[in-house]
Amino acid sequence: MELVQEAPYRFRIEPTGAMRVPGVVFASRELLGSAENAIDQVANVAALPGVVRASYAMPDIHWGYGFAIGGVAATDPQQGGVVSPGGVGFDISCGVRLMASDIDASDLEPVLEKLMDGLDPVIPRGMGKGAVWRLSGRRELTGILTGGSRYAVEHGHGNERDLLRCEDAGAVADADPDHVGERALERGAGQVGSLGSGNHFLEVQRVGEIYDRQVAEAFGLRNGQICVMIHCGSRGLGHQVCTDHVRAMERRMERYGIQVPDRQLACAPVDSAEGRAYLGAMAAAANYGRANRQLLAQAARQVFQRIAGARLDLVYDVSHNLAKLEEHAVDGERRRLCVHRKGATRALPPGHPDLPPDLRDAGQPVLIPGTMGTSSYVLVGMPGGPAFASACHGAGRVQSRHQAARGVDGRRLRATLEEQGIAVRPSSWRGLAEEAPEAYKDVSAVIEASEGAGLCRKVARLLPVGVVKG
DNA sequence: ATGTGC
Repeated sequence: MELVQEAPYRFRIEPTGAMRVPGVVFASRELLGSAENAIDQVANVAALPGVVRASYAMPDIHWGYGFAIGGVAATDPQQGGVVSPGGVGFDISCGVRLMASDIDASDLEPVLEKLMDGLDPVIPRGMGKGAVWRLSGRRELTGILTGGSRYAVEHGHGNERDLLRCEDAGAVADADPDHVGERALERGAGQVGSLGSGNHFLEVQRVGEIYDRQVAEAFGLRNGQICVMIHCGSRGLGHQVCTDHVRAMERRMERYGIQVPDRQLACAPVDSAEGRAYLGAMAAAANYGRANRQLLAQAARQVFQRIAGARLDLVYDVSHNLAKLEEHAVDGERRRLCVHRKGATRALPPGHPDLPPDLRDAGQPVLIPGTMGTSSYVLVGMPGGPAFASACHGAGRVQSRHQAARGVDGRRLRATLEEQGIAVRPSSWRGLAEEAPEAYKDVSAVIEASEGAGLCRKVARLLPVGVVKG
């Protein structure tokens, strides 16, 4: 695949074959080196019906199911535009929540081990079982699917201010639980309020550097402050929703006359029975993911209050796996588009009407989880963002899970991290090894490219203090 | 990511 550099952090794939628009990859040469198969996927996405302007990829691009992880693509429903579950990913509404405490790292230090021991049993994680919330029945699950974080808050898990700081005020509209299948409901019933596994975590962090004092202040962040970051998604429920709707779309594509270069790009017109069914089920799974983060946040708050006498205020909660109907200017014209972000974070610019009043001047917090040994970042959306108000979402893998598990010993990794003063509470040694920092790209290089490409701006760097690993 | 595999 030929990539032509057109700006310092911007590469272009000219449309060839079935491509309807060009591909645009925001990255440095170094970051591109490990993403060859994923670049082919960017070109494949450019062939989707109704795709607008370009098929984009963020600097943390790596290979994924159908779409690359780090992919952004918008389609126009009025021009036969499609929605594709592969453009959202299996972990629907996987995302990040950041809370800021009212204590500094030096205040926490004497009780850190106690705090970690307090979090350990109350943050359910690992494959399969365990959840903060035991549901009374299906009606409660339906409430979560339509109400998201709002439902959790209404039932005593959090406060009204939390909702102001959640994307979509805590719940995606137009969720349709009727299109969430029986199997998905069964899988979801016992996992409400759980981290899961893989790269999911709850981290105690310290603000290590401030890049933009004014915006950091608006976000409630200052140097030395203790924060909590939660990264998790919609567990087995979201996974099953994706599986079910990919199958349903595969069966109908021929009748819609849709051809795609890769079977994994199964899709349906946004304005079709299958498209609407998926979007309704996806929104329901997204709300499950948001309630999940709300419940875990509340569990962490109780431990922080009890052991450190500290309060945790929500900075923001945002998804990086979602498709949304949004208005964007295309060639000077406002159009309603279906924006797929898969491993890409929405990054609204200052002044955007969807921001809460106290963040409107600053812009949307963009939360980027790094890896255990390195750092995470808080960014902010930029005016005139080049990719439908999107930015990167993490470091991006360079080693497969298998590779990492072969090359890293989990116990030794924990010892190394503890030597660096990072407390670790893993759920499995293999899982920990798979998430070793060396399995990922350098998150700082990803951030530098994201900023250099004009996708976002740096606000603060967060350093790990304690890791509760899924 | 995922009761890690048709």
